[in-house]
Amino acid sequence: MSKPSRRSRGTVTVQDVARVAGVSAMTVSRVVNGGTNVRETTREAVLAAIAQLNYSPNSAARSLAAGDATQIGLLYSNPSAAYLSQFLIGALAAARRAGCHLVLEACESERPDEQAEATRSFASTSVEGVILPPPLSEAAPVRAELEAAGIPWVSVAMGLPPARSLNVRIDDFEGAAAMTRHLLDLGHRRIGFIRGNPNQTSSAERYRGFAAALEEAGIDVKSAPVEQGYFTFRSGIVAAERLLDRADPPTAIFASNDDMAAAAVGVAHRRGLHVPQDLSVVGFDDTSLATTVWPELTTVRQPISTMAEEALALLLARIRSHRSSETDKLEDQVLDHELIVRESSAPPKGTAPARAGGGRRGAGATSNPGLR
Amino acid sequence: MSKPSRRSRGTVTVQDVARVAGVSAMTVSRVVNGGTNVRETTREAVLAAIAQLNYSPNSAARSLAAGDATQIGLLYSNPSAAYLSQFLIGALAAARRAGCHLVLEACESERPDEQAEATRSFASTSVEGVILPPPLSEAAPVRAELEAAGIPWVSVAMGLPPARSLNVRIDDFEGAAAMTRHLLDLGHRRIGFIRGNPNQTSSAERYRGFAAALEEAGIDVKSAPVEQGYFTFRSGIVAAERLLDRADPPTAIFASNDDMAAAAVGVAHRRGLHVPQDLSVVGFDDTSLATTVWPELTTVRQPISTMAEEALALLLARIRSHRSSETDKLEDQVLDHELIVRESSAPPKGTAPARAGGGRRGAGATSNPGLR
DNA sequence: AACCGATACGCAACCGGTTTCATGTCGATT
DNA sequence: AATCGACATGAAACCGGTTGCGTATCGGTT
Repeated sequence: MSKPSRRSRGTVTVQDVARVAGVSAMTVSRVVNGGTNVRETTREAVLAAIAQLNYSPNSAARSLAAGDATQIGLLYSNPSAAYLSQFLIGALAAARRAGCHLVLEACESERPDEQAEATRSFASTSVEGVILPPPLSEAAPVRAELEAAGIPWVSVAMGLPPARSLNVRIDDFEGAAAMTRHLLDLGHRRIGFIRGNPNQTSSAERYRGFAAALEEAGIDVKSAPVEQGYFTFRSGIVAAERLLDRADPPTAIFASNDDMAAAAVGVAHRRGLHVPQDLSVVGFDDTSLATTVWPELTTVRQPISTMAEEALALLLARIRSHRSSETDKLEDQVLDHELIVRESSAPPKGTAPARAGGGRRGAGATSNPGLR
Repeated sequence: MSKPSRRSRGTVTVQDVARVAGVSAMTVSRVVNGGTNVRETTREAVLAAIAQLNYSPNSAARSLAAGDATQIGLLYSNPSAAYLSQFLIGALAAARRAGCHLVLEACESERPDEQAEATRSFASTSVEGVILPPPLSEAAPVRAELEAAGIPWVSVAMGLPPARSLNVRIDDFEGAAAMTRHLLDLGHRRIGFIRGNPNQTSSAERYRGFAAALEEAGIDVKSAPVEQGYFTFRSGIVAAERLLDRADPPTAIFASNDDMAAAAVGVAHRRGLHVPQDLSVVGFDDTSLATTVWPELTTVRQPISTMAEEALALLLARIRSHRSSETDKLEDQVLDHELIVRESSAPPKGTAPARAGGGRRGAGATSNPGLR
């Protein structure tokens, strides 16, 4: 109490807790962490002391001592802003729990050399692993650069991940199939489809799911109106225009993501079509855009935040196991998706003029699929 | 080289650099930081060693030793997703530079007790300061709770901050005035205005700016069509409908943010009005939504990322000065805004059938305002 | 030439936990 | 009853950088 010099910065330390609990700092540490090999009575004493002193461990000291101080890189491009914020929130929460720093790096460009450049900047920052949300998860230059630098990475939301890689995703095929069945159940037979950007495998998977469900219902896939989109709102406008310009326009449009679905709604409105009475429009991802527009979009939910958390956990496990030279099991984690039915989908117009329950018998066999 | 035990985790340390440079660790530290009192030749030697070894300081050790390990809280509500992601990116970058952790906490509710609860959870997490992006920057329960806990905070994007508080914002009044002048310059005389949520002072400031510019041009503010909005897309739809339902509808709509402007564009389209030929629509904030919709929105740019960085810096300065019990100067930082003219604004229909330059002489005096 | 303050730089302790390893205890085995 | 291993716990070194303070060096005075 005489000359606290620079110690006693006001924070309570393990030492304080140890003193109060009548044990050593070591034991406190054991209780706070795993908690193995500590007698129950001792544990309680320590816990009581912790509560009494309102102790919370200093994360800097912890990472320093444990050698955990990991920097995780997050290379982001410009996916829909809604997607990114969701993703960041999840990643940040997980990073804090794991006690590691998140290092962001933007990579808006699509030019291979610039992508490589952005990636290289990570190698020099002593980043120990990188998270790749879409669409960068499939950017070849990025992956090549990471491979060369020997930095592990985890890709998020790929449609069809290559073997021997870390992945977190949903089942795009099943998600798209479930959505298609939903539209079929409502009675739709001419369903227009807007594909996603071909530079992402999820686009192909979603289309495959759509096609499979159609086939399942005995509809010739070749007859289905399909237009190419690129996941952007703008591309959705063009695709939707083309779809509705057809001689025999669809009664429902299934866009490969919410941005394009929102665009389709806009196009429909501009043409005087009411959604969902005159045209059903459904999306994919359930970003905040889906509930922003009017009417709210029926869509397939992707647990974006959770996926980010999962991705970080996977990557961290990989890094730690690599350190202790364990055999790292390469994982491909598939999370549950969910069909979210909102206001933008309804039975097609001709089906049943009756107010309620119209069109229910459209496709009896495949009722309520994909919902758990 | 015999028994590295747990040392030599592969990272290069100050010691390594010191050895190579032929100095002590102390000197290396001095060079890396401020760099005071180091001879030029020595500094170069150290720098060379750093480059050669590709040394990068361990941030955990640094914060531990310097006692800087600061946890900064970020309490977010659901502003437009586009806003949040921009904000997070800026905050994260600044946090990393400053070597402090960002602790996120969601607070979606508008109920005072739940807001207070969310805030309290920070007090127990030993968060040393809190960043409050809108709309929480003005939430009374949050501020009261923070005040009670003695935790400093900085509010972002308030319209009219109270005295004695930390703030980062733009000049909403001037921004709105500049935008209004832009519309006046184009020749518009009946400009509809959609107000923002009254629970944020920026709403009032933006309206004031609008009114001032109108008055400046000799237009009676009372005659201007004004509708109440709440910053949400949904509220923008309602307000725009009302505006266009008027007997004497406006030739331009100035919405208090981009979300509502996007909604207004949608409404216009649904009514068969072309933007900007039949109706100009402009927004505020320049979130990514502004460039997502078609046509792209003329808007007032708010440097969101920079504001987040600035907010963190301000807060950190406050905390550090508080520690060393300096007199903390309370700051209210006003950043530059910028008028961004895109495709959604044009001269009103009747103005000039001529192809180019139509309506330019509408309001000669106030040409090109707000642009620097 | 002796003196002096300023400037350059190093030594050792320290930040707050964690790992390593040694020690003490106790019930179960032979 | 002596032995042994699993369990519980503590002492000391350590993680990598920084602060406090002491020493050496240098240029300029008188």
